[in-house]
Amino acid sequence: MPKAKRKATENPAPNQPPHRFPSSRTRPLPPDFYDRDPRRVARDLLGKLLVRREGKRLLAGRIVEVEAYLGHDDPAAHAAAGRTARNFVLWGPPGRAYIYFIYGNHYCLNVSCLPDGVAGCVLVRALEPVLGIGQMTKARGLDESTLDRTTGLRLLTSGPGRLAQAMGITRARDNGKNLTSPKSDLWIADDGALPPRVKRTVRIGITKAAEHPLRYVIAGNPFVSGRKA
DNA sequence: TTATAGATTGCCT
DNA sequence: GGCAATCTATAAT
Repeated sequence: MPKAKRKATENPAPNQPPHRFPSSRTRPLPPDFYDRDPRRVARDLLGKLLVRREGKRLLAGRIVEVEAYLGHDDPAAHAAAGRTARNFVLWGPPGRAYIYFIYGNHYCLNVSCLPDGVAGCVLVRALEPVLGIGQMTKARGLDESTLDRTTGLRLLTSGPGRLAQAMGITRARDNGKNLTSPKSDLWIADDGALPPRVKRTVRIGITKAAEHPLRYVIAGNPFVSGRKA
């Protein structure tokens, strides 16, 4: 029984519900998914769901913007400085959360790539909120009445610091966490959504190696970070 | 021990 | 569009 085929260039509409409603049984992507070049992982993470279990509640957002960071030959990557107490997760097994604290205020979520012993990761830069918008609003310290429109919802998870705060992600809680384990309270899942149309650009907010086009976004998605979506 | 830059955000003009 | 906030990791003294 062949599945109906649809164009891969089609984008999910903003606020589209998950193809299969996420639940605590929505399976995490396996380690093999992350055991590849970060550029390939980055592209393939677009359209997947980042899921957080908060007690009985579930938070979820669709990944709409990511950046790849390579190893020692990428000056913009934290791995370029060599292994330290801060970045050791980058050299660990694939599919682990690397959380760092930046500018005195913000946590950022990365996922380690490539096999144990080889550095590389993908930075998750923006989500489209899917589940738990009320909880995300509270975590961000915002008022629901100001989030009626898409422009307001962007304040929840459009930007690496924002999405970490909305999903309750901190270094103490999540650094080194195995995102591929069914027991984890933080993971990434494929809910069966159609592969999105992907646009590649230069990375944002960095000064070193800024010319490399290693940022991947879902074309036209309004939840991509930045002043101009 | 001190200095400084940083994979950001939000408020100001 | 400009810039302060806020703190950690790492470099420089």
